[in-house]
Amino acid sequence: MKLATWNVNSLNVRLPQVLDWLQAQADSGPMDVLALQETKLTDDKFPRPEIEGSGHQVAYFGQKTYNGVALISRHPLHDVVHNIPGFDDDMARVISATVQGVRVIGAYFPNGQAPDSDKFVYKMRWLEALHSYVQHSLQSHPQLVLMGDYNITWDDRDVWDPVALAGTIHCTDAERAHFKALLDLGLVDAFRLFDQAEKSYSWWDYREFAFRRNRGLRIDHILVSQALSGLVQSCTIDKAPRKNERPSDHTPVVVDIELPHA
DNA sequence: ATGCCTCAGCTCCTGAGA
Repeated sequence: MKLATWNVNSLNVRLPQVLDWLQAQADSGPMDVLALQETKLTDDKFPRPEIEGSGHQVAYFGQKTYNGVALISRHPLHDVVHNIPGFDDDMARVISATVQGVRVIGAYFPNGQAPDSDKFVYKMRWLEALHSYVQHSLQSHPQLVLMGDYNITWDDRDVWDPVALAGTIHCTDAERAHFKALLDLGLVDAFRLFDQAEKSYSWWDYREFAFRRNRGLRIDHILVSQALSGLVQSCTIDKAPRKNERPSDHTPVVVDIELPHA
């Protein structure tokens, strides 16, 4: 089962790239589930016909201008849940569904802006709620994947200049403590199960030729539950879409999991 | 230096992203 996460920074702009990318995956085994973030579309504007026309099913949950998430799948999406139950939120950040027995949670974590901001306080509250939600979900779904734009770097390897960026947004101890709390639930960072090139990132600023100079962050992650961790065959960052014309500032992260029954 | 890009929107500037 191949799954991927991609913050597209406007699906309105990036839909052709998403469809092309899904098509291109077919060579190496088709994508089973793709989680999108920052679709920036209300549900009435979601390009459902185009996605269904490409042979996929889709669940989505969005809003105008900001946020918005979707799950694109080659298989039926069961028990779709929007956002975090019990956590009152006016932002569309999380979408969950069960695909072939695997609970898939696609999430757009809050940015947080700056460690001393109100948005950071919201980020902390949201992370607390997400932790409870994942903990609860694991009880009924031991096979679980939590993937998306975490807006958190796990350690210095995920940061192009860890000295200059120490303690800044995405790199604070407080954010990383929440990341660790997710790992403490038994979740595993699929990317670090394998040897990876140094300076592997999933996001580069649009400014100052950051991609060309590889000044990036690894903030898009795929965490898999303990029950799945031994079945992961590979986890890679696909930098190709970042080289497109009008690219998203994020690029996809892909995981391949060998399910015994699928 | 809070801008450098990019996107959306009550669009020719502003807010937000990360």
